[in-house]
Amino acid sequence: MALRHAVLAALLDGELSGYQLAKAFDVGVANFWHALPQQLYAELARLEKEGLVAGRRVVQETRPAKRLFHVTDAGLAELERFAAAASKPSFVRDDLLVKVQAADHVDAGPLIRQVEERAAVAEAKIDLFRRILRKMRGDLGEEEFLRAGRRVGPYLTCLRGLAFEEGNRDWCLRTAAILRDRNAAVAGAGTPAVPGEGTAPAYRRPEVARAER
Amino acid sequence: MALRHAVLAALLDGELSGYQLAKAFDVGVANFWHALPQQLYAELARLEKEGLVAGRRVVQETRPAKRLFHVTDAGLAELERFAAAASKPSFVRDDLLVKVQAADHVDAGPLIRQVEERAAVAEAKIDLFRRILRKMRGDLGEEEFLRAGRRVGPYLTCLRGLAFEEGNRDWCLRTAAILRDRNAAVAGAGTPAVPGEGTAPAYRRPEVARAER
DNA sequence: AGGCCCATGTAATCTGTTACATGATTCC
DNA sequence: GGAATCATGTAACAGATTACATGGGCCT
Repeated sequence: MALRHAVLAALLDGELSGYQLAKAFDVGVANFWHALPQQLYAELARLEKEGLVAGRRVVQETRPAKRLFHVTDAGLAELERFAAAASKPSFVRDDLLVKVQAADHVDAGPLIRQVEERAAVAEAKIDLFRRILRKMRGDLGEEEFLRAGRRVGPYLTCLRGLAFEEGNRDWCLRTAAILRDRNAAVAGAGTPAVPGEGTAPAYRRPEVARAER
Repeated sequence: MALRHAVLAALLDGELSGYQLAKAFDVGVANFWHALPQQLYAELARLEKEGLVAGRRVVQETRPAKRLFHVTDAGLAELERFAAAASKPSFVRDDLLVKVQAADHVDAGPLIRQVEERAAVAEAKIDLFRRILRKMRGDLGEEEFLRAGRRVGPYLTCLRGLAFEEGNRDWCLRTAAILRDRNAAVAGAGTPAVPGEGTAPAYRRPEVARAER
């Protein structure tokens, strides 16, 4: 039940509409939580019914009317309670890692392409996060901002996002290079250059290694 | 629907029982996918019904009987298909990041403790992953293993896990240090040493900053 | 005697995703 | 003229979590 708290946390920096929240929680930007627009509209409705957020209708000239939400005192208290309670451990769930786990038994070509694609996505996010960080700290240096700036929470989570994507990019590039090398080696030799090979168990077929590109 | 493929990928290295799978997919160990035991038993049942895995019953003397599963040809084909299809992007969902996002509006004490706790957990995982990597590569150096070893998939995903937890630990330690500093500064001064403060918007209460320890 | 490990599940609930729906405005 | 942006949802389905159930053996 952390989506509600993620929403509360996102609204701490000012009023936002469901639509604006949805943009902030999008995969491409979200550095502390991801959610789809439908979830956010639903969660906002629940939060409002429970009095943890309140919305005010804003009519616009050219655009459709929207509702801007802010955190109430009760909402802040709820966030406080959440922050003090134990966190559940975070876990890994990534398609791409599953594919790499199976790398030795699967066509290398498409996999390499996907790993490289992921590296590019990570690179884009790195750029984005760097820009966001620069904007948040303004004129101050990072050390100074983190020491004396007000509101460092979003900065800190963005730093985590940045480091994560850097790690992602580096790993993806290295992984792609390794898989390429191995693929080339197998394709180029009638006798595979693999020392110390053992017998595969009865239920296991030898690994495939086709794929060009 | 990637759990099924994660299971298939996990079974590539040999037969496993539901129970053994469950241990491999546990939060504390899983470096490429997490799932609960119940999910795995259910998924194994589905996979078996669809002919993607097959199990054989193994009776034990002292322990209850178990079923060891392996991937069938159809299962391998399905994994192949999955690996070639586009990956859905991975996203962030972490309680602790939500809390840090709200750090400026929330009691710092418990939060700092949780961030430090997470650093310790990360450190433990780092140790674990290092041991696993050493075991996988055996006598070979890393470069050599990655070039010529058979079965590098699990090694690569474990490398990602290692880097992720190192990033985690580093960020947690830095974050904890920063929050501590700021908390001490506020507690120690009647006048906060924050330059360039602005007026908070009408709907926003000034940030709290109690917490000792 | 109490607790943990092995070993396997069912059932109820909660959370998240996919598909669908609507409608005006601005940009290319 | 077509796509993207703004703006908000509903409904059906898939996936994940929580709670519960069972039972023998091993360790302290």
